[in-house]
Amino acid sequence: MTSQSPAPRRVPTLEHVARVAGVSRATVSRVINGVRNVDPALVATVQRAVDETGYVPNRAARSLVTGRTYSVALVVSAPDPEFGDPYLPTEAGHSFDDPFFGRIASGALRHLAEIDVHLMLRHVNSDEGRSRLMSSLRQGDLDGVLLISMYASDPLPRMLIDGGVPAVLFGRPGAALPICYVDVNQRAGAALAADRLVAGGCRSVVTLSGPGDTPAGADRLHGFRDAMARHGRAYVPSVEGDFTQHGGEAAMRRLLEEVPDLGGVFAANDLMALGALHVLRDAGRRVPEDVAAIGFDDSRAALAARPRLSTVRQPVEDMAAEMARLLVARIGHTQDPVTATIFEPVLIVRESG
Amino acid sequence: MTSQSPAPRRVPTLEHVARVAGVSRATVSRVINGVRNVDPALVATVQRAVDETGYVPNRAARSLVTGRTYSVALVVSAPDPEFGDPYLPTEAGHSFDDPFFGRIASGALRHLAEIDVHLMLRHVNSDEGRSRLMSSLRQGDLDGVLLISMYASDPLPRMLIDGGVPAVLFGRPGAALPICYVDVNQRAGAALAADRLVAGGCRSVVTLSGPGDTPAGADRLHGFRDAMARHGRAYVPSVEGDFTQHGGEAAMRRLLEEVPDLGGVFAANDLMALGALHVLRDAGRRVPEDVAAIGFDDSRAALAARPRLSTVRQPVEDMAAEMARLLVARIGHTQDPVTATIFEPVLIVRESG
DNA sequence: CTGAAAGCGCTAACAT
DNA sequence: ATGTTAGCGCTTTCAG
Repeated sequence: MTSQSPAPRRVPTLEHVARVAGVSRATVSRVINGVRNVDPALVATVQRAVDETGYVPNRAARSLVTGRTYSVALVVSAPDPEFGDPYLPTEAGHSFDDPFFGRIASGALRHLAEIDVHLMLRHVNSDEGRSRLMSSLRQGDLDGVLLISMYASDPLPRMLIDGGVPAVLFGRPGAALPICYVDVNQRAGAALAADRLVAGGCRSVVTLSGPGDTPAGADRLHGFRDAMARHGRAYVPSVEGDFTQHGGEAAMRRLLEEVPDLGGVFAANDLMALGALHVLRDAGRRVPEDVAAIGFDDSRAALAARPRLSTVRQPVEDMAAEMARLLVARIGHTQDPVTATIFEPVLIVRESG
Repeated sequence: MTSQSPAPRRVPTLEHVARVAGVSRATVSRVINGVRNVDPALVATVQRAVDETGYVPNRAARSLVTGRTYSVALVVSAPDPEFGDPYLPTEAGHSFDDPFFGRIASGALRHLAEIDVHLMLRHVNSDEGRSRLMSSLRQGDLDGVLLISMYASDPLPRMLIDGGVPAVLFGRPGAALPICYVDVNQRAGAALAADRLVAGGCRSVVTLSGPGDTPAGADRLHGFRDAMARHGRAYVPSVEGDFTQHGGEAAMRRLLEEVPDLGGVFAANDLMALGALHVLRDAGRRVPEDVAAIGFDDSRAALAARPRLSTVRQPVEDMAAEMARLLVARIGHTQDPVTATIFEPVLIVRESG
C-alpha cells in the first residue's frame, strides 16, 4: 500500500446533484439505481442534474454500504512451482502467456465493461496465494472469480465452493465438483476432426492426445476414438503428449515409428500439431498430400503454421463473455443450483488437412 | 452494476480489534498504517489482537476516506475500429492477443501483488472508452494507469497528462510528451543484430523494418542502419512491413527481388521474421546456410519457428515490473519530473542466424 | 502518545 | 412517492 496524504478531489457528489435538482439525496440515489416508484417528472429533473454536474457515483462509498465491490477477478491458477507438472512452462511468471489468457480476458471484459463491473487480474500459484485470494474474497474486496485453472489437481475450485464464493471455471473442473463452468463440447470437436479425416480418405489415422488427467485431454481422446469407431475404425493408435510443441514432436516421432504408413493425425491441441508438422516435414512426409493433420483450439499458432493448420475452433471470447454473465448472475445467489454452458466447436478447414 | 441486497458479512473490523486490544480504533489504525509515535508495548498488543481476530482492513472504507483505491489499471489502447491501422489485427477484441500483453500483465503483477495494489484490466478503443476511463480516473476508481498504446497517434497519453493522471507507458510515446515510460534500448538491440550478421560474414544484409510512424519501427531501423554504417556498410536495403507475419512475407518477397544475393536479414520483430522464414524456404534458400535471419522480441513465435529464430530479447516482465514501480512512486507525486527507464536488450542466438 | 469525534459518499430503513 | 436519518469501516484532525 502506498500511504500519502489524500489527493484533493473535487468531483460532484449525490449531495450536489440533489441540490441542483432540488430534491433529497435519497431520491437521486433512487434514480441512479433505477428504483421504481419515482415520479417520472422528478426522474427527468434528476437526470438533467446528473448530466449537468457530470455526476458519477463513488464506488468506494457504494461498496461500503452495499458490501459489494462491483468487481470480479480473473484468476489464473498455476501449479505450485515445486510441484509443477512437467508439461507446463516452467519459466516464472509465464502463466499469463497461455495463448487463451488474452482471449479470455478480452471476452470477459466485453460483457463486464458493459455493466460497469471491473475486472481485476490475479495470479495464484501457492498456498499463500490461495489464502490471500480467499482472504480478499471473505473480506469483500471482490464479488466473485472467473477461474482459469491450469492443472487437474488444483485445490482452488474446492476452496471456492467451501468458501461459498461465486465462481465460474473456464473448462470442466478436474474432479466432479458442484461449480459453474463454461466449456466447449470437447468430444464433438474431436469428432469433427475424425469425420474430416475419414472423409478425406485417410488410411491409418492416429492421434496425439493430451494429458490423460486433464478434462480436455481425456475428452478429446475419447471423443475422437468414439467417432472413429462409428466409422468402423475400432482401433486408433495414440501417444499421449503434454500439450506443448515439444511434446507433440516426441509423440509424432513415436507414432511415425509405430505406424509408418499413417495418413492422418489429430493432435489434441495446435501446439502439438505444430510439433507434428515439423516432424512430418523432417520425415519427408508432405502435408496434406501424404498425411493430413488437424489441431484443436484455433490458436494464433494454427494460422502462423505452414501449411496453415486445419483445426477445431472453440469460441473462447464468447465462452469468456458467458462466464462473466454466469458469474454476475450468481453474485448474491450463491445458493442457486450450479450451471454449465457448453459451446459447440466448429471445424476450421485450412491447408493441413 | 448488479443490484442485490447486501450479502451479510461477518468479518472483524477495526472496532473488534480495538476492543480485543483494549485500545481505541485510532490506535489500531495507527498501528496498521505503521504510523510512528505509538508506544511499542501497545503496538505489540495490537499486533496480537490483529492476528487473533484475523483482521484485514476494508478497502472500500479506507478508500472512502483517503481518496485512494490502491488499485491501478493496465489499459490496452487500440485504435478506433473505423480508423484501424491496416497492420493491426481487425478481429474484434483481439487486442489482448498481443503477444506482449500476458507478459506485461505478469510482470506488473509481480510487483503489485507484493505491495497489495490491485491490477484492473481495461480496453479502450473509442472516444467513449477514453472518456469512461478518464471519468473513472477523475472520480477516483483508479489511482493510475499502466498504458499499452497500440498506435502512434493515440490521443490517450495526452489526455492522461492533461488530466494530471499518474501514468507510465510501455514504450516511448509516439510524440514527444512529458510522460513516464519504460522502454528497451531499441537502437542497441538492432545494433546487436547488425553486429551478429556482419560477424557471421553475410554478404548483402537487408532489413524488414516496422512501420515508420511507430517509435519501435523507426528506432530499430535507424539503429540497424547506424550499426551497419559503423561496419562500413553505408547502404542497407529495406522494405517497411507492418509487424505482422503476412507483412513480413510481402516485404521479404520484395527484398528477394531487389537483392537476389542477400545473405542476411534483420526483421524488426519476430512475426515478420517468421514470415520471412517461410518466404525464404519457398524460394529455396536455406536458413541459416544461405541466409541468416534475426528477429526482435523473443516472442513465443521465435521458439516455435523452425529453424528456431535468433532474436533480440527485451526483458518484458522486468520492464512491466518497473512500470508498476514507477507508477506507484508517482501516485501522490504528480508534479515530480517525469522519468524513463531504458533496459538493455540481449541477443538470443538460436539456429536461424 | 492516545482517545474522542467528525466525517468520506452512499444506500436503506423508516417516517411521512 | 419523497424526505430524514442512521450508519457502512476507516482515517484524521483535534484535544488532552
